[in-house]
Amino acid sequence: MSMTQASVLTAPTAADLEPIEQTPLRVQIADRLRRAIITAKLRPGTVLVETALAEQMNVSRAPVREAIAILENDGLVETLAYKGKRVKPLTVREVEETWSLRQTFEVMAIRRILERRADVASLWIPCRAMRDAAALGDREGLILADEQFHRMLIALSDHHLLLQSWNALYLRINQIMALRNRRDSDDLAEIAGNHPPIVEALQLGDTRTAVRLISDHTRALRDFDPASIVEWLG
Amino acid sequence: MSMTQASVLTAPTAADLEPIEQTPLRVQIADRLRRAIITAKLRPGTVLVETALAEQMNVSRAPVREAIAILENDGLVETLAYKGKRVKPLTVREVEETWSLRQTFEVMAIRRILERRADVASLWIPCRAMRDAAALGDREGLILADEQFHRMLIALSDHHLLLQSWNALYLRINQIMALRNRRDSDDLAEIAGNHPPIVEALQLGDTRTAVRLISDHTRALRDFDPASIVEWLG
DNA sequence: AGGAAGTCGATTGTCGACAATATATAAAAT
DNA sequence: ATTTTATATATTGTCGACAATCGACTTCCT
Repeated sequence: MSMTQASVLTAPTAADLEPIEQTPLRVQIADRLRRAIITAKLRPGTVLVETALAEQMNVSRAPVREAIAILENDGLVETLAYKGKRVKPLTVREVEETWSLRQTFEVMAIRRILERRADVASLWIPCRAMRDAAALGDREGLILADEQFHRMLIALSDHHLLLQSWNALYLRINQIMALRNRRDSDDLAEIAGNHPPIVEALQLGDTRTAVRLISDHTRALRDFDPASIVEWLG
Repeated sequence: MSMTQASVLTAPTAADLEPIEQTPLRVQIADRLRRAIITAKLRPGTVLVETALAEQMNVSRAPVREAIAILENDGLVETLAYKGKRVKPLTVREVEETWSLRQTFEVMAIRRILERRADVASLWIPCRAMRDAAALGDREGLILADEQFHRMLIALSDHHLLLQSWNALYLRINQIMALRNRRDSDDLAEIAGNHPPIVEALQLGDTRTAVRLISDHTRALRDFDPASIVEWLG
């Protein structure tokens, strides 16, 4: 084997040959289904039939089955033996609980960040993104930057398990947000403006203020009419 | 069909015919494996081979596979594509994080219980059980009653999602406790004695004291030498 | 007509076999 | 001797088929 060929392998020049994605089918399928669920393309209560999905995606039932199992772990799907599988219905109670748990998680993160005096300057990045998105009326972009802000906040607390739990919870938050009736009355600028004070309080080491702000923040977001979400109570 | 036969069906007399258990194989297998893991019969790092397990339990690979997927959801097992599956190794960090998250959960439960003025009298039951077990030197019984106490505490907060998260977390706590070196130096009576003050504080509506006690409690339990747990770091 | 038993269709549960992949080992070439 | 290539083996990934179960509908008997 000559050196030139070796160099090609280690440093492709012209046509950059990216590694082809080699994720298991079950993961690809799970990702697709998850995406469909948290964007409300598959609404709560929708029954999932393995054979139908398998045929639709042109694969066998096995990976579909495993994908559904993954979503079950995510808490997005439930299985009733010999009965069927369906997107887990949402109750008002679950929405409430999701938000209160989220609040607990974020308060925990805040406390840890302050205890360890972590550098939170990176939080300004999503803050700026939110401000810009709000200025452009880009609702989608604002939502994304908001998620990035909060995920970053959790990550800064340097607690793997917390981040993991938060991620799982945030799946449902995404779902709920996609489900709830769009209210253009939402003031994007106000949402964006809520975040910088949190970063400031963190940089000042003001635990009390930071906790209060994050609590108010999640509480405010919770007060979307839950009734609009629960039209499919089977 | 005569009436006598019908009556037999509705009201079995002598040989009480209980409903036969009809849980899917995957669940039975998952339960067994989970039990083996949280009792440290299967130690962290142990590789799980589907074919071997299937043969050993005299079933096909499919339900074994699904059972392992369930345990993966529980966070007890990890899968590396085309590499293998193994009981998730434990790091000191994970042990620390498990306990800190537990503390957060229990503090949240305490706060909710006090906010809603829930009746916590039922907590005296496991308290008594712990006292009795301690008196008899029954370490096993004390551990069980302790778990019952804490699960009951979470349940009293009336928060499904929290209870669910706590249950998942407690799996790992069981595993860790089974793994750590038994120290007979533990004062059973002291452990049992730690709990009644919590109930008293709750009944008095003393939030500050209750939170402090539960925090001390979980903190104390965390201080088992983590080094003894991490002898299998692959 | 009413109720029990049987039948049918749909869906999940389980199985055995084959394909794809990764690791380790051995062989071969320079 | 070292690196490359080939091979072997173990394990997971995927597939198609069959069995078990459920629900609704039909049929039959009284």
